[in-house]
Amino acid sequence: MQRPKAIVITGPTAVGKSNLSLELAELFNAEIISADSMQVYRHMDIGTAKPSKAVRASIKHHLIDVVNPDEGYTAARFASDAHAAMERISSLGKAVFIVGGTGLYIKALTQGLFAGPGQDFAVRERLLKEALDNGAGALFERLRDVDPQAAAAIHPNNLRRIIRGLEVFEVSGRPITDFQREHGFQDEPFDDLRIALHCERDALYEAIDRRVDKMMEHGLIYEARELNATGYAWDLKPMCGLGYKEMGEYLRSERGLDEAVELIKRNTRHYAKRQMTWFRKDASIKWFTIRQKEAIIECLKRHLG
RNA sequence: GCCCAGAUAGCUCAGUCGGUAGAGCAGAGGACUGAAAAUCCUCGUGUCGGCGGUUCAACUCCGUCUCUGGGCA
Repeated sequence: MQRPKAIVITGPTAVGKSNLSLELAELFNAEIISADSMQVYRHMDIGTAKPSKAVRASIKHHLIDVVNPDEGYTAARFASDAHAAMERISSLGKAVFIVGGTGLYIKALTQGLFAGPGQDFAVRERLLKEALDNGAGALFERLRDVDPQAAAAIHPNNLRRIIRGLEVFEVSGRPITDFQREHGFQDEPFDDLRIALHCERDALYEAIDRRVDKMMEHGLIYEARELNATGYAWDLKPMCGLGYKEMGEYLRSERGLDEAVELIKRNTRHYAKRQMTWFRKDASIKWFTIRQKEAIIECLKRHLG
């Protein structure tokens, strides 16, 4: 049986993925699956640059507004939700576009995740407390005892990944590197074409600055304040996302408005750079600039055949 | 015009009681298997404002000029 086809459109934030994919989706009669770890949260619209209601009315978008900001969401959940969405889209005879900048989500969907234990909140909390009490070094040494390979690959300062390694071991009794080796990102559920947009660094950074200014004009402050007033605490994961974190600091009078806006821009630039590092490593990605629309269309035609 | 204080990495600044210099930020590169807009790692040669002088040796001391603050006229 032939694997279902899919088109992945990715690239750094603010490079122009959304606009391009809307045009293409119309052309190819596609529905869009958003691969964005922040757009899954309801009520967070401005800061996540969510496509508008009008846009979503003309092209169907999936995996936007699926949980509240105080609910957890993970790459695994994304992969499973996206699979379900893909089946629905395919059953309509439409093409599937996966559009977004969250590299891990795209990888989880297109190459799978190992079938080991997921997150265990109680274990994490306990390990974190241990790190606070005895220092991260103690946890790192424990990881070295139970999973030397993981310890060799994880930097002693990277507490989050140390905890994840120990979590997998405690829950399953097996080292995380076992699962990783067995799995090796070898799932290939789809016949997917991956394209990414890039542009000159200076131009990208200018686009980021402009986008942040626009978010401010659209009322990012009020959106952040409203979220917090509704009962979503500032330390919730999505409330620590780009833009919301800095607005929180401003609203709590921890820094001035101009400074907060500059920080959003800077942190977003850092994020875009990390995205580039991630995508560059994926050799299967075909790179284009936004101007190469015709070439991209040709590429999609060939793949969707 | 006079007096004082500065002039060192893209920015803010530290420093050398004379042996050609280093932090933070910015920037660049990288890692990444259920928090990923997260988390973490690596990378610092720059006429030490210009020109003279003293010295084996000056970014460091002296003179002078230029510029920038501040003060006095």
